[in-house]
Amino acid sequence: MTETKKSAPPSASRSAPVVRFAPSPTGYLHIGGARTALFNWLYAKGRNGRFLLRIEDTDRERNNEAAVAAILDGLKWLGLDWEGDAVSQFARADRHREVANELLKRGAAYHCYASPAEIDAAREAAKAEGRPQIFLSPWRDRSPQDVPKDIKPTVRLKAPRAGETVVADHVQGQVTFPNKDLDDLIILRSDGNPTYNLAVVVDDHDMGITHVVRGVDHLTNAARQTQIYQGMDWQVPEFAHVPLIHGTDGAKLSKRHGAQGVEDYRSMGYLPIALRNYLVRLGWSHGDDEIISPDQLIAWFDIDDINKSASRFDFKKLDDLNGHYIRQTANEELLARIKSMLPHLDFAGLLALPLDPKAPPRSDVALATEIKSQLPHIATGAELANIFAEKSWDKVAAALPSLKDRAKTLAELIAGALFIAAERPLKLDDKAAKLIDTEAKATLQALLPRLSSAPDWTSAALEALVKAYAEETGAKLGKVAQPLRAALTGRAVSPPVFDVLHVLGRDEALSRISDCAA
RNA sequence: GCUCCCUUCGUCUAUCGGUUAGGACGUCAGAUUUUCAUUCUGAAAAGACGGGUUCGACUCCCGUAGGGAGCGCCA
Repeated sequence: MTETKKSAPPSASRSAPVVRFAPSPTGYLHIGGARTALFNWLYAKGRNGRFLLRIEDTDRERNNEAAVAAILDGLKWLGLDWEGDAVSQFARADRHREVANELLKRGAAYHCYASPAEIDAAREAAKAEGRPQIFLSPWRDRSPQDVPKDIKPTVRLKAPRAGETVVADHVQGQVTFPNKDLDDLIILRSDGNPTYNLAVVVDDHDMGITHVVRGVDHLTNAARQTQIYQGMDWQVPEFAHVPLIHGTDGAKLSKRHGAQGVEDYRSMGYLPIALRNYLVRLGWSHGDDEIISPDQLIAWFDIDDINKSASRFDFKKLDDLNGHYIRQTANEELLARIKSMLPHLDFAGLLALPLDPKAPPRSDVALATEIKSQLPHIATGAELANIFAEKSWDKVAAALPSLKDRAKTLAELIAGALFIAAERPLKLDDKAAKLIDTEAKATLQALLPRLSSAPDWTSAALEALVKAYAEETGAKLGKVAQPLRAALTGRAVSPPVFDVLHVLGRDEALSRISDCAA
């Protein structure tokens, strides 16, 4: 039985697609998996379809509640909502066995009594001779009489030996596999449990999946699964095998490239909308469009437009997008996000992360480092949140307009707001300390009475006041502003000093200045 | 080793036989500026290589090189 489809991707049915994301519970949502989920979700959303979730948990050793929860969490955070409850593949083992028996009954599968040792030996021999390492079971055509009684058999699919199996793929095009290179895959283990490929086919069929969108690492599985569909006379779904995401060096994304789980991206302070925008542009594009709104994404996305080649993950571009979205986001929402993010930050833990020195720097780790130097007694985000609450969240809110222009991530935003949480007397860093020389002290001294009698404590009024002072004394504005900045924030770099003055409030600002003026 | 896939600026990409090969990030230079950013302007920067096909190839075909994925009673 040879399936040859000449036209590349099959003509899409007009009815709404049903797609699924089917991760195995590894303990976190991999960033590549997140993109796959996003592609599925966008495809369904744009076509009035359904996006389902299935957990491939047939490997009981790997499965646990927490691992599943981490994946659901990641999806929710990204804003990818699925329909109904996540299906547990493990729970459906009986149905998988039922289908295996049906295949047996139809003569599309058979019992194989070959031992693992026998199979290994055959593979070794094939390898030595340079042949494809496939195992051709001698039990394929034996009559039932001569079966050994004491051996528990596996069930193998009786795959076609001649011809070819074609995967008509929306991304990869028409990919042809000669059937002689595909062996009779085991669908039921000797202990009676279904294998992955069987389970996937049965589940996808039963769930009514019309489009299987997943990583290219499953491309050969698609051929094998096609043979199972054919054995059952089921309709083969449409396929889209998307390329993998690589690290900056072109190799498969791994630990040494840094963040792998979406939880890491949340911790660094990337916005879901920015991460989605970035991820979707990896392997897919819509002309020259870079910033694409969620609605446009849904309207424009199509699996037929996905590229075949793998792409490298680029934090610089993600940073740029995230910075853009931070600037677009309303201050109230940013504040809410900061508040909900802080309790999840463990600065001590971040500092202890075993990071590869060549991995791109993480803004959450940078924040932890900054806190260690400025507020050494603080170990967690919850403690930092308490301090912000003490000093008043209003100050943080007031600082946001000038802070958001300067941050690529929420972690950087928080780092920028640290001057609010600082305790007097401030610890100046080296560059700030250098700014406070004798001349600067005199300037601060001279400024103090003027500031304390300022009628209006607003950025604009304070700016006018300080500028007037600079003009009177003939000093360059920088000569006045820089010492002020150092005294107020302990740093040589900060948001505009007049905003800082305003945010801090008159009392705190004057106190910090006089701390340095002496 | 075998099977399959990929190859345009450093990176993500546009181009779907005829373009000064476009955009974005990054880089560099400049403008704005109290620092740093934001914003704006400009610059450098690409069709892996070799053969065909064609009046014409980044685009089609073949080969080479490089890269990736898959080859389990894992998923």
